[in-house]
Amino acid sequence: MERRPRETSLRSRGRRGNAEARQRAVLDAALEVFLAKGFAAARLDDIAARAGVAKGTIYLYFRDKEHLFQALLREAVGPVITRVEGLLPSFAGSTGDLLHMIAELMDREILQTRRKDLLRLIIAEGPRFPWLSEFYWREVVSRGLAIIRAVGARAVARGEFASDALERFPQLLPAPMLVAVIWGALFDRFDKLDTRALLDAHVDILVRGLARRDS
Amino acid sequence: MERRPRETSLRSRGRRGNAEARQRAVLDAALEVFLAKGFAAARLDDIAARAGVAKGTIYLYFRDKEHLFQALLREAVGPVITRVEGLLPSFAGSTGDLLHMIAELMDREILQTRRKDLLRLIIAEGPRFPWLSEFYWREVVSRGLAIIRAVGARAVARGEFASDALERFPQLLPAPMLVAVIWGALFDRFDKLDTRALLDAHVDILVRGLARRDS
DNA sequence: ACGCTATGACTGACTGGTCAGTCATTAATA
DNA sequence: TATTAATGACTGACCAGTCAGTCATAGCGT
Repeated sequence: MERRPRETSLRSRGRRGNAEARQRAVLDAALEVFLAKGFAAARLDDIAARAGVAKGTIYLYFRDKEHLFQALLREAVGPVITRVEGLLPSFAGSTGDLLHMIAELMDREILQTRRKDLLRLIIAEGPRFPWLSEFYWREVVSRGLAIIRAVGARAVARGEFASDALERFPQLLPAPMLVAVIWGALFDRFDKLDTRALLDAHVDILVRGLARRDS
Repeated sequence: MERRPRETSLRSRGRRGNAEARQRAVLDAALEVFLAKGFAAARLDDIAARAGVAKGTIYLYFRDKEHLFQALLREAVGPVITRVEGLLPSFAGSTGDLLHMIAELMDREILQTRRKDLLRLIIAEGPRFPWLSEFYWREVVSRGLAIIRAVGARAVARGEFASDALERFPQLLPAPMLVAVIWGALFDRFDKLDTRALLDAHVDILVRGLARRDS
């Protein structure tokens, strides 16, 4: 019927040795499409089209839709938490400063990037795909909570906090970040939310609420 | 081929005058199936089977899948917030007691019921179904935030709170409830979470963090 | 009282459309 | 020419929504 364009960037050019570039293109395209549609509703035809590749090509590099999504998560999510883990031991300032730094990090590295959408996707699709929540628990959540517990213990040890509530409920620290993620996805068009200010207000309340009476 | 059972509770018995009972059966079945599968993945065939009704019958009572889900939400979600709105004006105690009461209510009426799953469903499906987030914003979120702002203003007026942070960021109060919802759906099998204790710990921190220095 | 017919609630096979994954074919490289 | 990456038409499964037909009941006429 019609001649397909034969010289598109990736298509059919430099056939050997481009395996890596093609895999990259597929992963990038998959990120876009999964974020826009969710895991279940994302269409592999769309991903292929956006990557400038035929659908069959995807199956040369990834077993199936699920493995493609896992590969995506692994490379997007792993590095961040590892960086944060490295940050903590060397920090010398007050717990208040430390928590504000973490809040700033949450805002800059998650809420202001595509990672917030990935986080939302995990929240949305996790319940129906147990491998997803299991992956996220292992790679991120358990490690994140350990960091927060360490911060709480450090604050108590330094005599800054009177309460061990942060060790018992480390979930309290990231709570407003989750609210911000959900807010951005559902209600931002009705009422804008200053996420950075929200996180800082929360940290202030936390520090003041957990602090010893004196000072 | 085979005789369908002719005397099942609803089917073919009391053909006239059972409209209400059938609608109830469909709504109950729809709740179960939507919670189990999510909005997009729920199958009307399943809902019909569970309601003991033919698929076509659903369309006698509801225009389509979307309107069925809306009807469900309306009856499950509306009454609660209305009840809470009625509670506030008559409350005479301290803000701490008021907030603990609200926390208890969140736990008992949402986290301990199916409503938590409905809330999760709205978080999960809202971004891809704007009518959903619009509905929830109008019926619940905007009204809930107004209540919280009123509580914050009352606390400042009574001289209990030094800060107006709760009025500026009312989202901070329900934040741990959302965490609990997400936790229950994704991570409970790895690490149980005492939601009631979490909410109480949060309220304590909030009250202490916002309070005036004296007392 | 009793049969008979009109009504409309209810049914479920069917349609049209969607999409993950396959595989016979094509064509670029060595 | 032989090898193998890449392609995309195709298959089989799925499902929302439709509609021609069924049948329990109401109520009319006798």
